[in-house]
Amino acid sequence: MAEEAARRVPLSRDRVLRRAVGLADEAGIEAVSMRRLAQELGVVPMALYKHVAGKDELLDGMVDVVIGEFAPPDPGQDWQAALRQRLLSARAVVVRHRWARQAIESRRKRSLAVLGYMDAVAGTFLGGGFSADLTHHVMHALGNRIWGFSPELFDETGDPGAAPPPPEARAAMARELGERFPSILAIATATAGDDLSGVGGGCDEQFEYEFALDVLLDGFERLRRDGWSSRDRDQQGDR
Amino acid sequence: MAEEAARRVPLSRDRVLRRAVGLADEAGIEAVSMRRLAQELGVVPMALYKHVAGKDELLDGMVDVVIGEFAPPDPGQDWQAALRQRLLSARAVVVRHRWARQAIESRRKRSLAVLGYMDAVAGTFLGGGFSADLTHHVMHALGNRIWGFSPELFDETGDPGAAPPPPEARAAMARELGERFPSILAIATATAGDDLSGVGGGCDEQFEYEFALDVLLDGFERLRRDGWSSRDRDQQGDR
DNA sequence: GACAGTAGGTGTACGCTGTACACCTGTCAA
DNA sequence: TTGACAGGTGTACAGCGTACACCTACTGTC
Repeated sequence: MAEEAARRVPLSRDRVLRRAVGLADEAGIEAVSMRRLAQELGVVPMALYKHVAGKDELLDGMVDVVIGEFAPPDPGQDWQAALRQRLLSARAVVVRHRWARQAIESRRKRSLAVLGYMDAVAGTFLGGGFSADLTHHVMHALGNRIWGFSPELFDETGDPGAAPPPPEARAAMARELGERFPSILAIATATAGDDLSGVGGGCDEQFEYEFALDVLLDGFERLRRDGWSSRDRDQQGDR
Repeated sequence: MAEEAARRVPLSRDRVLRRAVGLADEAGIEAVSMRRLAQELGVVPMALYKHVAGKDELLDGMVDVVIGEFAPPDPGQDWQAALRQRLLSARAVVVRHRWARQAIESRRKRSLAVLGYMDAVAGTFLGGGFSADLTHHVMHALGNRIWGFSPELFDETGDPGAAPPPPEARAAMARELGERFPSILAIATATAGDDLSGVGGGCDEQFEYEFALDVLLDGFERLRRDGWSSRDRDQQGDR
């Protein structure tokens, strides 16, 4: 019978993590509570604690699952192409798991999987002729873009189920906004193609990600070529 | 008597927000609960709801208080100097309010104060000769650095009260780490001055912030000079 | 001066969270 | 056969945000 069949698939850390990831994919990260997750697995909440130490460790594990989906770049490319490929692969993964951004940002401790990934990224720079010193700083400069996402600058994650306001209402809102915030209006209309009714339409996140990435990678390459060293920092002045 | 004196200072949205900010400064953002905050104000939790709509609106207000402390740049500078000064001022503020990073990142809706600040930043670019189009993208590229902080790439926020492990233990940990993660070890030792015992010491966040900022600002200036436009994007190839 | 309206503080209650602790049960080794 | 133990259960607790009903003190109007 079904009950026995369910019994025959015992819980395991792996099964717990997989279901947690699936639940987050389906219902959002805020739906992932110990109780809800246990219910999904047909089990009492405390049963989970035999497989993960607690909620925090659960989230760590979920992040590790995500990182496990990152694909390494093809060999034989220069550092810039390799890094670009690696990060765009990471990006594809976090787009698939939209909750991952928040989960990654909330983690304080770096798991072995996280360290392994960072080691690979660092290795790409080092292998490309970057000094260890410069590698350190450029990785800081990449920041969360290492994980395949940019910070959300504008509010693009409004309730996806909500009906968008009609175009004329949008145009009115935009006009009102423009009186207070002319510069924001200027860039919003430029993005929307000079059409006031398209202002709230959100940005092309993929383009923004690649744009910023390329500005950074080009800047890094320039520093590498110039033999930049942090020991020069005093001679740089404060611009 | 004291009770009457307390009565004579009635609650107000301003007083609630100020105390919330103070509490977050002293005890961390996670200590700011409606119950705890009410207690600090000598009042019952539900009393707060007469002044802020809920926890979310409270956090919005706290972020607005922080933004209110950002200083505008001195006039008469070129765009790059003005922006640098503005962002470093923002940075000084969020260093003062260490919880602000998390609070800002958690907000979904942009308040008027937030929009006003973003408008000022955008205005600096526009005034510096950037097209509205390019301004949009460079602001995305700055991302959270607009708010004066970089993402935390390495784990620098370990329990500040915890005693650091002794140097020889650190060196042992570093050696073990190095076998698994040689590239990380390389950059860590470069940072710590080739001294294994200094590896876990954390980074100079201020330097990392300015480093990344300058890479970005220099890249932006180059794009501006070249007359970059997003319409060129197809001709750029995919590198 | 009487009275209604209201702004603002109170008390209770509900449903949700993570998880400590004691308990039971089925499986496997000796 | 027995005893250990891995793993699932049940109860309980402290904390959270907040809905709702209530009370109280002040304020403007007649």
